[in-house]
Amino acid sequence: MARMSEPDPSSPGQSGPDPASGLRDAVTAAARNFSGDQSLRPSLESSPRPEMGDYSSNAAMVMSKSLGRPPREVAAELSALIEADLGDLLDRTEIAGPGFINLFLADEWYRRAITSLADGGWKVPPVERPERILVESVSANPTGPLTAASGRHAAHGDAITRLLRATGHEVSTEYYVNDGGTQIENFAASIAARMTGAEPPEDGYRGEYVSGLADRAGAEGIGPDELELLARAGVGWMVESIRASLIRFGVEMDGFFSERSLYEEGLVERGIERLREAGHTFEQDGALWLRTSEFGDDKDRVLVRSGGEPTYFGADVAYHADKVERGFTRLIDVLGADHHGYIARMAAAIQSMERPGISFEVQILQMIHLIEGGRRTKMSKRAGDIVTLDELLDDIGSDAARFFLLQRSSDRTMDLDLDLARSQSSENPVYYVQYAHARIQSILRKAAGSGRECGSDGPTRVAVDPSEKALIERLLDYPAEVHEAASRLAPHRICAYATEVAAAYHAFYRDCQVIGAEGEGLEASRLNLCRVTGETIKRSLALLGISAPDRM
RNA sequence: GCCCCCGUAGCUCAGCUGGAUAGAGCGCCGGCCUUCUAAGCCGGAUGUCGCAGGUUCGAAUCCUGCCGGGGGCGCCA
Repeated sequence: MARMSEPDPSSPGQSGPDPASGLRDAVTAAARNFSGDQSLRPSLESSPRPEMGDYSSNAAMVMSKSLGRPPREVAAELSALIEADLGDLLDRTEIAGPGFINLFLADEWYRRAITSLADGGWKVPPVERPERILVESVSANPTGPLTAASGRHAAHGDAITRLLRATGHEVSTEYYVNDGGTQIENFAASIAARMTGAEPPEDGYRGEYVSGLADRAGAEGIGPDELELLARAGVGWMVESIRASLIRFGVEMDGFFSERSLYEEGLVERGIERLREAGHTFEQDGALWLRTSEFGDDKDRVLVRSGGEPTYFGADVAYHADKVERGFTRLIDVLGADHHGYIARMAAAIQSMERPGISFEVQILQMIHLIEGGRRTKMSKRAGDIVTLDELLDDIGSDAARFFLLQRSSDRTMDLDLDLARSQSSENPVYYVQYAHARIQSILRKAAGSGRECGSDGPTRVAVDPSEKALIERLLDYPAEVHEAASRLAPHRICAYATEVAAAYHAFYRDCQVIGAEGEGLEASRLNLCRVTGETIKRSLALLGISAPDRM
């Protein structure tokens, strides 16, 4: 069951008491006063079943041990305090099970909740200490188009960025372009081979796009023997096309950071020199090593090869040092599962920079398997046997792709059945959520067309329907859900939340007539509820980079 | 050998900083459009939460050990 908003000093409603925080405050205050423990944070959640009331708290159970009293006995006294505090907003309380306090709220509480939501009660309060965060994601080699797997990285990196921004952080996003090293030489050689009608080298790139690059190189007058030029131009074209794919997917990177530029601007040298000065390096066998084992890595790592050339790791250390130089205090790298062995050494490298207050975390995204024709598609960029992000978007569209790629926990490998994604596109869960939004907009259009009041709602005497209660409870969860998803870097929670809101709305739609609802102020109140629901769905989807169509 | 992720309904997966009778989607069976969008709703069937111990008033959730699946352990990137 979703949690209600935590009390937050920065979110007092302008227009009277906010029912949600009022409820939580009442329970928390009662628990703290009764136990004398000011750090107590009792739970307050929507009850799993109607007979268990509207909200439930474990307050009595968490303090019974320290008080040395049976939980149900404590619960009885606690509920008296809560009842006194909430007055008419509370119908009654019940003690249930091992000592839960079940709260049965008055209709008035729900009516006020709608008003509060409409007045901005949905707003997500900013975190107490906003951070300057750099999210690095995708960073796929610029030797080929983005794959569907890269799509998971792009969607995830983008969604956590939106979540962190929504909770008040300052976030920049970057794509690290590995435009140096032997892979680029192979890439250039592959283009050159295609220009002369030859097969690419053994460890070269064989995708069709390489022939396209060869044609383009020819058209621009680059010769097959000008490998350096081919490398630069080829990478440039690939980055251009990668950026286009990302934008098509709704992902706009704040920057593309070139590995090569690290060398050209002397940053690699500088970064490594700094580590050397800090005394965390040593020379052995002609190579320069970083003592990452002093900071938790299982062995030391080479920064500069015996031939004098920095390793990939050396350059990446310099890149991360540069991130710190630019003032970011929290670095988040979104990496593939195959890079998990890399975490310890980079974490160690950052510690060896001796810059306190810098946090570094790696989000490992597990692999994604594309299933086609009942078997896994190969995902080798070199062989060119890949499903590209563009092809995925052609198949199922950006919204569905986003939802599919985000709805699973990131630390889980996922099977994405392309045949299924295509054939069931109209059964896709994202349409379920979007449809609720479209339905709402349809009602609001109709209401506006007949000049009905959608805004201010007069108090009504009509009983609040159970489906309205359930919907309101979900809507009140929004700020807490966003904070939870952001702090755990878990956008899949928002997928689940959006689905819950949509389900609650569909049930409300079934049970409650909106336009023409009889009873004083009832229609206006329900129109208000529709409006707030639509906005909540739209905001939730926006956090995932998914659109909320007005018509379907 | 060491490290990381996973094991929950027929399938794909939520839930896992401990709470009441473990959930969703898809699939399956049966119902609902003369009123606001049926891309919807309602009802039904299906579970040793991998196994075994432990901690706790209470374990899918925390600890330990196994079993099974996947990934990683370069002076590659």
